[in-house]
Amino acid sequence: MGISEDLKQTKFPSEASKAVVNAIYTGNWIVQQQQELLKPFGLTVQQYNVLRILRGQQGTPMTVLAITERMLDKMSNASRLVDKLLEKKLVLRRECPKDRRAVDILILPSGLDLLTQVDQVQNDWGKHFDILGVKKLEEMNQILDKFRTVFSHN
Amino acid sequence: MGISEDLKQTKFPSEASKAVVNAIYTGNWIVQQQQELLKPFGLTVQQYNVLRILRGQQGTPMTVLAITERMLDKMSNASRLVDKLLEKKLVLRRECPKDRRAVDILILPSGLDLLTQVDQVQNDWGKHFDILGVKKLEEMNQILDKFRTVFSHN
DNA sequence: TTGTATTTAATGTAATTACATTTAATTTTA
DNA sequence: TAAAATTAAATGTAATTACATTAAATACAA
Repeated sequence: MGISEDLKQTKFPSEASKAVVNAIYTGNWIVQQQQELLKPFGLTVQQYNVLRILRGQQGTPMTVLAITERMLDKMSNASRLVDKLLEKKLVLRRECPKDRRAVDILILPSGLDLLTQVDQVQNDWGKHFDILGVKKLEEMNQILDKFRTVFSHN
Repeated sequence: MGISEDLKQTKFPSEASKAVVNAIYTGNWIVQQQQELLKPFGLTVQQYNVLRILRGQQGTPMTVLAITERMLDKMSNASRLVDKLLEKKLVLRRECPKDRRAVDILILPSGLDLLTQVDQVQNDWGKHFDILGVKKLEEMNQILDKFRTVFSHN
């Protein structure tokens, strides 16, 4: 049952409307898988994403605002996400010396360790997609990128 | 700035990992647009989806379970979504005669009317995707469908 | 039939999200 | 400089979501 079969069966009014549903469904599908992967590590998908963003900084601190700008899902209140990561002692929060309104966030070694563990599981999971072939995946990335440009052509 | 630029710039460890982020991002991107579209109608994306599912039944009642099975985002508690639609008097809830555990839900004329209004706005919005061409959209649908089959090949 | 298991929906709840407001610091401008 | 505007983060809150439990009806098995 369910939508995955619907996507095949149901006649959509247009190919575009199917693509819209398909994109939403595929995004949800991945997020749900990620949730399952991350559960044993006590991380939500959003917390995981913030940790990865911080790791990407290679030790350079990042303000909460900078984190917000790079989050997949904006409205998730980076401030409170960082709270959760602080509780778990995965990050450090300290006043930004350049601007006392801002707060610098740094990933701690414990955070990097946790990410390393998660990476292992993520890589195994990600390997499933290899059978699609790099070419197909490149094609997918191109199409999705293109798909989102549609509203830029005002 | 945000992730959309990151998708272009950041070097992902693999094309697959980019595709994963890209799919999540694209799904979120659409949902956010839908949220904006639906706001003037006082509907959330989930409520809208339930209404459309009910409309698809063409007058045949649907149990809450049947609705759940067809929702894009499962865990959203169809029972409570239906509550909200009831409050707005867009649907009817009644005991299922065949099975008194179940509850039949029917879309009301007011619900159909509202959907008709939303359709107008949705169609205008969807037209943006036409410039991609049917061929490109078919390709996208094929690739997304394929993408999700990956885990079926155990 | 009677007791057990299963199914369906509703409910309780803790956490998260969406959105508005507040507080404090900085920047602008008069 | 002083007042006003803007910016960064935190906080308040209502709604939603995730997840577990409950209650009622049905199916199944002894």
